[in-house]
Amino acid sequence: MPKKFTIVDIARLAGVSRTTVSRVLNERPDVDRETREKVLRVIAEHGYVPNPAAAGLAAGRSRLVGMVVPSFTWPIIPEIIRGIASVISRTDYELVLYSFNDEKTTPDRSDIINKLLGTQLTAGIIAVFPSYFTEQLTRLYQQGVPVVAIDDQQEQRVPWVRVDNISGARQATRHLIGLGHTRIAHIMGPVEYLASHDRATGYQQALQEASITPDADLLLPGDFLPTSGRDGAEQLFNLPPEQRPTAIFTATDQQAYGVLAAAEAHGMTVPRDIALVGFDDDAPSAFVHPPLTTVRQPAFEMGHTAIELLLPMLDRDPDDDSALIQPDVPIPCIQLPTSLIVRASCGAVVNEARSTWQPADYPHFEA
Amino acid sequence: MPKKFTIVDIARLAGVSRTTVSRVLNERPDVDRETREKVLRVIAEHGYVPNPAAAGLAAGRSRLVGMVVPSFTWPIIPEIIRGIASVISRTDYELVLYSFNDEKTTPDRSDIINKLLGTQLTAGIIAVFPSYFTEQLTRLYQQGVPVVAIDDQQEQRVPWVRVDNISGARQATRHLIGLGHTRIAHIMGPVEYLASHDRATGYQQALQEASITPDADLLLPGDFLPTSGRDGAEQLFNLPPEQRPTAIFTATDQQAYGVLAAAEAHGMTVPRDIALVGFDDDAPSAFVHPPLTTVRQPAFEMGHTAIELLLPMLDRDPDDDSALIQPDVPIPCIQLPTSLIVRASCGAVVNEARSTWQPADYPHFEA
DNA sequence: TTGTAAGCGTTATCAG
DNA sequence: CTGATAACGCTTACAA
Repeated sequence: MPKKFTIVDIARLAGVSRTTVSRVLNERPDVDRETREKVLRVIAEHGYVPNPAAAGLAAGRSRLVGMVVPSFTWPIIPEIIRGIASVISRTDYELVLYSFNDEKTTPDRSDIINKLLGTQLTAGIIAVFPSYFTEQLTRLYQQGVPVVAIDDQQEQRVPWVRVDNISGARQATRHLIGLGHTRIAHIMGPVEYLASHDRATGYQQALQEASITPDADLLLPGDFLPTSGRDGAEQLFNLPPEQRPTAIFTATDQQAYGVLAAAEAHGMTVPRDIALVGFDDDAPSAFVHPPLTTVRQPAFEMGHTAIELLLPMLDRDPDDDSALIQPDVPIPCIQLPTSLIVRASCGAVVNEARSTWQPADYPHFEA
Repeated sequence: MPKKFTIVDIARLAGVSRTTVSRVLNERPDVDRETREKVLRVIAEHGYVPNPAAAGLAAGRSRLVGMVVPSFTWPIIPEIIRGIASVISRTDYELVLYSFNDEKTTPDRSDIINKLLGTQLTAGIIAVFPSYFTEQLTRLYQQGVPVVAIDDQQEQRVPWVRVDNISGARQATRHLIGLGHTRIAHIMGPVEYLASHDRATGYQQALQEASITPDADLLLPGDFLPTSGRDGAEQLFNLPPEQRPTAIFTATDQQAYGVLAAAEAHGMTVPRDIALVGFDDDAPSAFVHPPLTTVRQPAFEMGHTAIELLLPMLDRDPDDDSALIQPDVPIPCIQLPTSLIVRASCGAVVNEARSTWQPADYPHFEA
């Protein structure tokens, strides 16, 4: 195991002081061209890579960005990570994953944030669906810690990126109403998340607009996952005929898949017997049968945008005592648009249902 | 912004030396009960959290595990991460993600490994589908860096976890043969990955066993993603009738979704007109229409196993000069079993196709 | 433009 | 069982 090179070795080999090497490393302008080149040559020659722990300790900063995510079972999370990764890989920063595994057994969710907080491991934090942590995040941000929240934030007290879940859900529900449905059910996401409530709110708003009296039997709890869609659908299908819905709007596509399964089990045909609209536009939604009408949520772009928001906060001069929060400068909060992707499951007539699913939506797919 | 507490502050507050505080922090046995409790009390009181950068620097170790992943577009990756996260969150280690974004534009893939290598940022590495890096990983491991590879490794030169892709593919193909098919096509994964070749090999072995002459027209290139499945299927469907396959085995479920789309576009019914088997058992596969017969790959467990393999290498005494590699101790290489999940797409008669998809397979799903 | 020297917050060695 | 003190590898005033 070869002895590790340190900055001192390089300095000696290049015949300069370690200070000079450090200057070269940090791309300071005040180094003579020739000196710089000589140092760079020695560095390359020996494959020297500075120790980030030491650098961070000395400079009082870090090159790590923490990402706090809830359940990995939600397909939107990997997409968000991809969005972040696509940007961060072009910087000096690395991404550290903190997933509080969603299992009920997890004792103390706030521990995670404390870990991030106290420890100066990370220079900044991106938190996905952080409703649990809103208070902590706000406090952190006020203390000057760079923080960006993804979805699930309402007030503009920390920078965030999200979609307008209310209007997306409203649009989906309106679409069903426009198709003639009046008995429309909604299977919700987990109560802990704002997004769940927002989607339910959008649903209810659309009903109100159309003067449809909400029926409590048609609003079901759920958890974003397929089984909750299946269970909810079962429950709805077992309602007395006149109370049964003619359409279901689920809080996620995953739940819609569960509805699809339940419908098949009951010998029902979508959309003939029951119309269906999801939310998210996960990749498989174009391939399920029938192809799923859904509200597209630009997850990749959300990740992308979040890290773009965070980066400037990280790079700002640490001596600069001007806080992150300044009375005149508003906190950056970006709302990305959703879009209704109409396929076959809602019963609308579409020429070529699958044509709405384009490789362009998924940058990594080959054309 | 409150001044950060350091170990010295705690020492002063507790009326002990910083050495003692350090001992308490590291759970050394040689501290008096009372002293320990006093120190712990002060720590808790002030919410002190040690600085990992400093600790790492001083001790010459790190609490970071690097994970190198290729494309996030493959659904198996998040599952693997989940498996890792479920274990690592119970340790002192954190997970750092290095995704070499699969885009063709990525200039230098080996840079990523160098980054991991030279930098002593991470204490160990888990590399997924690391065929690109096999040589580098081997060298690293030989130099004493804890490394575990996931899938895509053949020789036992670094510890790895994988499934037996060959036998999985063979089993899938045999199943189709058993159903009476003789013209069976295979749409491959990317040529860069060993898994792609292994699956093709298993496919070919099954054909040979059954004395079916392989037809080069029925072996198509692909890239694991839906569009390559769709394109491959198109190509197959456009073959002259007598050359056309009656069954398709795709290297991934994703590709199978593409085949499903192409079949529908061509007015063909699966499995009546064309039988279909995938590989991976992604969650949506139970919900596509018809439900997809596939080879289940235990991705969660692979991640889980990989980190379990890595952890002991990390925790081993750094002074212990006994290398990771010892002539008498074999390198741990674990092969996990695949299993054929028979649903409807292959044309086998199944009572309740969906019953094979159990919440138990996906630990995070509610029962 | 370059070098000297003092930290950064922790662990490790070695006395007591 | 406890406490000085010297590292760890790098950055950064401050000098030259």
